[in-house]
Amino acid sequence: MRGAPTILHLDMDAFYASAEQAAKPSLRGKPVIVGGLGPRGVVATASYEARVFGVHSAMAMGQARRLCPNAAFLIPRFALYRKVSDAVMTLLHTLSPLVEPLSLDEAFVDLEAGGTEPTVAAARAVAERLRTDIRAVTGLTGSVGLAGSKMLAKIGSEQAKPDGLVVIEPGTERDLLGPMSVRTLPGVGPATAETLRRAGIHTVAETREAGEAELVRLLGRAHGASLFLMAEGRDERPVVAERDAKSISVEDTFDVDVTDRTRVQLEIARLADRCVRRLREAGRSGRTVVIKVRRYDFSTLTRSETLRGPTDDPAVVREAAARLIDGVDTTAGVRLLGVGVSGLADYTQEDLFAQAAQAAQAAQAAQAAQAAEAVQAAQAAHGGLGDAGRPPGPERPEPVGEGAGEASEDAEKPRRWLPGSDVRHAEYGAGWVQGSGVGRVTVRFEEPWSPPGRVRTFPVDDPALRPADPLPLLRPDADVEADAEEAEGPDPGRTTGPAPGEGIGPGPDVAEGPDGPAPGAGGPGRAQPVTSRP
DNA sequence: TCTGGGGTCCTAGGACCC
DNA sequence: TCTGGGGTCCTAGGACCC
Repeated sequence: MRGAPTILHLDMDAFYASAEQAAKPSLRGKPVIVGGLGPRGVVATASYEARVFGVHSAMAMGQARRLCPNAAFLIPRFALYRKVSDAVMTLLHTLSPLVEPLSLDEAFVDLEAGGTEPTVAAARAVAERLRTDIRAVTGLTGSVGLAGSKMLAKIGSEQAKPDGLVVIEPGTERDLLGPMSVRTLPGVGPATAETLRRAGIHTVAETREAGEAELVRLLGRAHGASLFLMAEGRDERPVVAERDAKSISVEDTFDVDVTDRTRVQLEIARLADRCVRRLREAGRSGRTVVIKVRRYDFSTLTRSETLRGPTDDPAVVREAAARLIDGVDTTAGVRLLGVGVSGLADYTQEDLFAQAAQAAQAAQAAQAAQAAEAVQAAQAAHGGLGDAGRPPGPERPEPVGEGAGEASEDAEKPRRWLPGSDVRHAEYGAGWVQGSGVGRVTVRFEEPWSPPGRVRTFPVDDPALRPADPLPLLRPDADVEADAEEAEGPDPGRTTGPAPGEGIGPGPDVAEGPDGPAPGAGGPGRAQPVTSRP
């Protein structure tokens, strides 16, 4: 515990939903729900307008639709959120070298390590300026808690929501915590809360009155001891700058339970490949391969195998995963499969390492150009990532891309126009998919800095319509605007007017197409596979 | 329309070694 | 001879967090 509130916790307000509202002017002030849109999707984030209806994170999407049928339902656009997050984290790093990100939208900052004077006034001034800067740089709001410990800083930011700042002054912690629910304390979830409830413990005050010995008896050594400390307001956990990941995993929930054994094996192989791709992108390798199986009844099991040494070879991981799934009975049907790798080692691939060293030497050598060419030729001969180390054999079935697909890829594959995804039309410019179905796709043409735009409907295979990358939330500065315009090219057909009165909400406009109601945002939604492939 | 996806940490039992 | 303990690794499951 510190004598001054120099630990800062930042939590962006309804982050994904707010980013979507910033990007889509027609959705501002309206209920927006971001999450999986398939039959088994859940809510990732609901805007404050949607929370009024009782919608919250982790709720089944079906229930959210029942509670708030007129909301805009959008798939997450992580590329955008990551960009915004990077900008926010950059701001935090100007305050202190000690920044601990917890997720894309949350972080602790140790202000004292950044040289902020350890007083309430100084900390408060830093936090207020941070909130202003975040708004200026991202267009979004964040809430901040300041306290002498991580736990209380986080409780503070929760109390500050939305768009606020709360300082918990050292010395006031115990009184503040006493009457609060035990669920407020970090590490107390539904199971722990139930255990405590059966022991007659509901509040933080009752938790500390129970005493450490009793908590350890109820919850076990580590959990009981740490809970007792937290209940007393004692939390000495330091802010630690980002650590290396300890595991990497991927998983898919299927729209319909999978019973076919061959399909199960195929999906496991695909997941293994995806997992290795992520592993390699992170420049790591791993020694323990884990598979995860969630059955039709939601019971979940894992099987793992530890290899003799770390690997990033897709064939090795695929084969280990295949052996593991061999031992699992899936005849009754599985709803989810996953593959992960843990026991991660820092491990740059040998050949890449060697190539880098070669290239560096070559640059110094007299015949630099010639040598570099040779290295490049060698690289080309080695081929792409996914194929390294794979034994010769039949072509691997090409894993289908995830999500809405990147703009750069696949002109051939049938496009899936998922609600919320970015598009560009040759004539009408930038927009986003509002809904699709019965061979048509409905697009709203607007930009983050434009007034609410209007809706148009196209055939799903209209060649003038292409997937696009997310636009920044704020209009680029004047000095870069020239470049942006040049890159965009002329934009002849785009209407600049707001089309007053025209479709503020997504609901009514979706029915505009000649084919009648086009399901999608606000509608019942048609089978749009999100996590599984037919 | 019941319940996503990516993580972290802890516990507990058995194997194995000293 | 008394069963001896302790440490580490591996596996499986579970709670929790965002």
